[in-house]
Amino acid sequence: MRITKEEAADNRARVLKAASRLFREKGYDGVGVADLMQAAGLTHGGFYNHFASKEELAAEASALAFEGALASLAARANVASEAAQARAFADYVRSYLAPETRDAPSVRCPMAALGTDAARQGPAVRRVFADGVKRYLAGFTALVPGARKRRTDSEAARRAESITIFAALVGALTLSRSVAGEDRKLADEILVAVRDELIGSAARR
Amino acid sequence: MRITKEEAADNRARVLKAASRLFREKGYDGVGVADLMQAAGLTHGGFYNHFASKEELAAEASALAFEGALASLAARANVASEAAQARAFADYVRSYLAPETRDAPSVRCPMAALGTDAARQGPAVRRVFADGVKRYLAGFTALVPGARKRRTDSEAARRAESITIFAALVGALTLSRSVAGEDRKLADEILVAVRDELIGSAARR
DNA sequence: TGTACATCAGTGAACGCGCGTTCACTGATGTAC
DNA sequence: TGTACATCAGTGAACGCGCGTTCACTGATGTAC
Repeated sequence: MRITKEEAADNRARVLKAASRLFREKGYDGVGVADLMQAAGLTHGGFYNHFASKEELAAEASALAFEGALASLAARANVASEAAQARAFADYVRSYLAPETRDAPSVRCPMAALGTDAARQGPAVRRVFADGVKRYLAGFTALVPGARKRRTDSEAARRAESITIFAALVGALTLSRSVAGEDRKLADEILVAVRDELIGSAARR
Repeated sequence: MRITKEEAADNRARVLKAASRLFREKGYDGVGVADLMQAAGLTHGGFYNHFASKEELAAEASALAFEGALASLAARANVASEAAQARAFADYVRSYLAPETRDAPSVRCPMAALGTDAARQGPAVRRVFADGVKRYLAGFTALVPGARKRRTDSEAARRAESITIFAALVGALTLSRSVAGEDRKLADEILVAVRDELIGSAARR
């Protein structure tokens, strides 16, 4: 039952998208090839028509997740006025640390969802992460306000500050998720605390 | 070949300690029961003489890892002078974000090593994490300097700030580890940036 | 204190299961004429 | 444009492997007398 080239490409894309979500939700080892194919409406046997191995898919799926993360940055960066940038930054922090984000890892930040896992994966996945983190940090630095106010600051200082803020975002999401199943109050407290600290601290500059 | 009660208790403790390290290094799913027993010099069959299941061991091993983390906090907290507390805080941050810490997850912070994994584990492990994070945050807040200088600050503000700082520590370690295998320069930059930001920002208060 | 026996930590084979991967097969698509 | 055949995406059974867990067995320890 051979199918159209476009259909095949479509199927491949659906497997990739499902993988990008499922890996973030359950971890690389938490999802099997059969699950992934089923999520795309296919049977497991055809997997190797599209991907050389599960690890190759994991690398491609991680890259797709990073594309999404970078796109969500790009959608908010490069605004005109300083006030608009401050708002864009605050919006981004609020969205990143929303309880809905914590409860939907499958469509959110790959670094928070798969960061620890990625370090234990093979070279293909690790390369995607190294590249993705590098590009993400560059984009995030552009989103952090303060460039105009603190003209004297070096680029290096801006970057160091941006890295720290992003680390706080990743850590907050990780911590909140790790306790959310048992102590929702603590999980929410973590998100609110870091959100208010980061937004408040940016406004105070 | 029955053995002494003390020997048996010793064996159990060795399995537990090995598990506490190996889980942090390779993740809960990255280590098998046979590996754990072998690390303690035993064969896999006897595992169930000591633990009801792998998950129960995972919960106990996680609790042991948290004990270590809490002990490392306690060793530095409760100092006499404000200057001494500032130094203790800076030392802690330097140690937490040292490259050696990044490269030795098996003996370091369970939240950074297993935070994402824990959220996907069963209730026993999740309970240990919820309890551990709660206790750790309380201990960490006591370590963060500023209590004396900012007398007007509420306890809530102190706590929110401490949570943010700790989130930055966890996030920095996670990000650094996720790229360390492929881009050591970026991995080091992340550690240095967050370290200097946190220590500098604490000193400026 | 000495003896007889029950206990139980440790061993290693075995079980069932799910995993990543392979394979023979199907049949509609793509292509050569 | 029509025909004949090669291609190849998808199917589902099968493979080998490692996993968590169980089990019959061993023999020194612990205990009852």
